[in-house]
Amino acid sequence: MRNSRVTLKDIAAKTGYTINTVSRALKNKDDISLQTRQKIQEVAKEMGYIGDSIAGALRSGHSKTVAVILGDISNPHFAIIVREIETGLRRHHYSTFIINTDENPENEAEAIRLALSRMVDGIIICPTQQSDENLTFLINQNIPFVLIGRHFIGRDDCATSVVCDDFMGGRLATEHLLGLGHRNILFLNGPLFISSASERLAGYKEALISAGLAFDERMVREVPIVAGDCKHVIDEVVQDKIQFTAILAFSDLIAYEAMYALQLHGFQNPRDYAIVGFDNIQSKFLFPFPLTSIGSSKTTMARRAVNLLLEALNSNKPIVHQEIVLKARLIVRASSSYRVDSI
DNA sequence: TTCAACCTGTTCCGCCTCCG
DNA sequence: CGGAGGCGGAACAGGTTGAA
Repeated sequence: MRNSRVTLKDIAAKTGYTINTVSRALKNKDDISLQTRQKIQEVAKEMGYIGDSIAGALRSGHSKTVAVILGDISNPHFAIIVREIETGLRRHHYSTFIINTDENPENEAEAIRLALSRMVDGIIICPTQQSDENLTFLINQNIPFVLIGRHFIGRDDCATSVVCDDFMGGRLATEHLLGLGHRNILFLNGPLFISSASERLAGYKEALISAGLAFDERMVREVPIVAGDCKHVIDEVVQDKIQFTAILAFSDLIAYEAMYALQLHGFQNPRDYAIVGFDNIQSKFLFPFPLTSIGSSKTTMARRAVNLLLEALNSNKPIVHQEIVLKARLIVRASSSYRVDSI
């Protein structure tokens, strides 16, 4: 059954031109005279015409839409990145289709299928990484995609990625705390199948070893990276009587949750311990807790991802995959002002 | 169960007109 | 006569629907 929506056919009937001419006039094609274009555009406006982009995509094979698939859009880090991506894509007349996976590989597989079924032209994805099954599926679909924030170690030849220098980030953060006299640094890390978690851990170890300290695996605790699940890890740490004077957190969000959970056990920052997060979300949001953090420019990360994807979309040549590694920076704030040698 | 028709907009190709 | 501009015809994309 036909709905009441105005189509090219209606405009063609009203103006006396064919559907073809109407379509091209509305696209402002220069093989249609300016006078005809203006007339058709005027009638289309009067009739309230809104193009059917799905029909257009069906024929042209391009929807001018990019899917952005992320693990947890409630994390401000991702929210900032999404905003930058959306702005960048809009500048090039692409719309953005955001899908959240909750860091669940099954949701991720469904998200990819949904994006493909909507005929998106490309995908920017922060992969869940529990396996490389979804990566393989993406590669086999032959659709341009860019990994953001994480990469598949050993498979950089088949996927383009934009990441932060996580190894250096882990090292910088740990060296900062060591420099403040801390020797017992608790690392609330993400699951190790995530590239950023394994590389930050490598940086953490490297800093300890360079300082002549032994790596103690009891000081590394795995925290689920979806927001709101850090408290029980802190409860365990307190229960196990783990001695620490400083904390390195996998993300700022985990750092905030840890600070909250520790407060319930009577620990106050910065009075009782120093803490360093990751992502530097305070570069864009104002929080009442000045958190020392490792960051790389989220704007640069998003722009590079968008540009790499657009290059792939606009190029007829096979994609040359590359890994872009952005420099990690330490931003010192009051949360790490506690020094061990000050007591 | 099969298959044609349909939906809507785009693209390729070609025709007609006009002008120099 | 030839080239350029302006426009139209037909094919087509892939999923859905309904008739045979």
